[in-house]
Amino acid sequence: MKKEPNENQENICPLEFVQHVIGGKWKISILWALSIQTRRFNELQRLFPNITQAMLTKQLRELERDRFIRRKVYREVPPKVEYSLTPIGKDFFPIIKQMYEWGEKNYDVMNAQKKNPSNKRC
Amino acid sequence: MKKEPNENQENICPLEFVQHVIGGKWKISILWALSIQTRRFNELQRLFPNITQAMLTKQLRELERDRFIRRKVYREVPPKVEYSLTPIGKDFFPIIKQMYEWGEKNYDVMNAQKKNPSNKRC
DNA sequence: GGCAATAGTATGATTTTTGATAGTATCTAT
DNA sequence: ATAGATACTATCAAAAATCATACTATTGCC
Repeated sequence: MKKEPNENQENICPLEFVQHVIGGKWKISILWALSIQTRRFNELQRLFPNITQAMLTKQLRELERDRFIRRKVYREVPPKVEYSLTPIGKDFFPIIKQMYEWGEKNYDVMNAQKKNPSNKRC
Repeated sequence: MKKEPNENQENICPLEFVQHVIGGKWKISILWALSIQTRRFNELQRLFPNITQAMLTKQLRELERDRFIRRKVYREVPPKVEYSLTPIGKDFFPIIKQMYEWGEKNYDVMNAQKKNPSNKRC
């Protein structure tokens, strides 16, 4: 039998839920990108050149399933699909923003104490 | 060569940093538990009966490395080690709290639209 | 029909994360 | 010297996430 984490710790469950829906390597970045503006599939690929097409599709499908984003297909040539945030997705944005700000503030602090600060990528 | 996600998207980098330091299945829950009070190793094990000892140790070491928590050893018998939040860890807490609140608010909303609401665990 | 452009799917391999289990270290009271 | 309590550490296995690559679908225009 596969165990669930934490089955008798009710007060932590909402956190597990959040981790479940925004887990993975790309979802937060995708939500961030969509919070700035509606984007096409291609555009997201260009923004994240290191995500594979299959993975991008998978993440978008999951975000759609969890009602963070909306997928709108235009029956045109060439094909066009637009992704945008739903109200639930927008409601989540303040959290991402806070994470961004915390990250910005603490990235340098943490790296300043390491040997080779030139490793900095951003 | 292993690619890094997103190497030319500077404005998303702080988010990647945050994901890196709080990623994994247990860190947020551990931080939540420590935000309530300082805890001993044993206590954390009891709180999260489904995390293995090895994994708990690993997560605690990483949180310590990233300066979220402080590890204090008491030279006593039986051995006693206490874990508590550092200022950086405390600074992160509002984010966790917001995640908790968002999760609480949206868990039901999402599950209400599924077939079997009795699956609810919390 | 054939091509070009966008947005995917499918499949199998590789990497990363997590788990299970057993063993170690420390100290003290008996 | 041994046992008992806490806090680990080591090793290998299993599961999950991600990747690389190739293939498919849709549509309008030539």
